[in-house]
Amino acid sequence: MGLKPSGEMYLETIFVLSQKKSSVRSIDIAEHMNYSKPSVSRAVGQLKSADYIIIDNDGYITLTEEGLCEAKRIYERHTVLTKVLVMLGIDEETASDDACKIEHVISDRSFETIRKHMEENS
Amino acid sequence: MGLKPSGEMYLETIFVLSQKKSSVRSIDIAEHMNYSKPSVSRAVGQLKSADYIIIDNDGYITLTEEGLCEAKRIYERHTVLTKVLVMLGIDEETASDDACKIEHVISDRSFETIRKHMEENS
DNA sequence: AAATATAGTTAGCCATCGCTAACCACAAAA
DNA sequence: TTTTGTGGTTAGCGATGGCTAACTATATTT
Repeated sequence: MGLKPSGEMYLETIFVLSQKKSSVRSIDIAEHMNYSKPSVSRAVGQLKSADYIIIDNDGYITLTEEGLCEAKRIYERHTVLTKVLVMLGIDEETASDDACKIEHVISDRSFETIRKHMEENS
Repeated sequence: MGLKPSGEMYLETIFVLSQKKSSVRSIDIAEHMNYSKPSVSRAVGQLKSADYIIIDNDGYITLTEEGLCEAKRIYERHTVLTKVLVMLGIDEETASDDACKIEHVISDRSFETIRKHMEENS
């Protein structure tokens, strides 16, 4: 099976944390997402089984090529959708929150169209 | 508890069917949404318990004032969001499908802003 | 009257995805 | 050395929201 919304959120979080911190562990994800350790433990296990991430013996998490690709895909959706909403006059926080929900449900076709419009009108 | 995404979809469907047919039963909802009868039966029972709909002795379903209000709210989101996407160049079907997902997750604030923009640029 | 079709319900399965309680392993501090 | 703190896992709960199987109760045919 493919990625579910929750899996996408975890990958995106790992990606974002990787850019801020030199290393990412489950506990970092839990704190950032404000989820319990067991919730993260299970999700991370699933992402590992599906080869989206690698976990070394010390618990440090790295995105695989596939995982990085998906993470970037979702992250781009997040940033572009947030920008669109902000451009329409919505405050940053609301825009980011809404983008976070929309990014998981919008079709490729609609997103690409929106992205192109953004590029033209910026 | 308030309405969940699935409850919103059922109310919207009842509203749409009410405008096409003189009466709406569970079976009509099931056919329109392509869901099984038991799925609809349970959902309809919950909407009834929450006073969003009334079911008469023959199984005919009517929206209460509250139910109609919510149904219209979601339906407006659907139509406006669809229009926006179509305006951007997305085909009707994709636009409607995406609107259907976005309508349940977008904040009031973002939607109102988008709605105003639509009114101005039409 | 007997068979069939239609509408709905009940019981219960399953996936997703949060949670707590309780545990293990290990490292650092008292 | 015993205690405490940190990171992670296991087991299992609960809500949401689909599903099938199997049943009921009416209608409508045959």
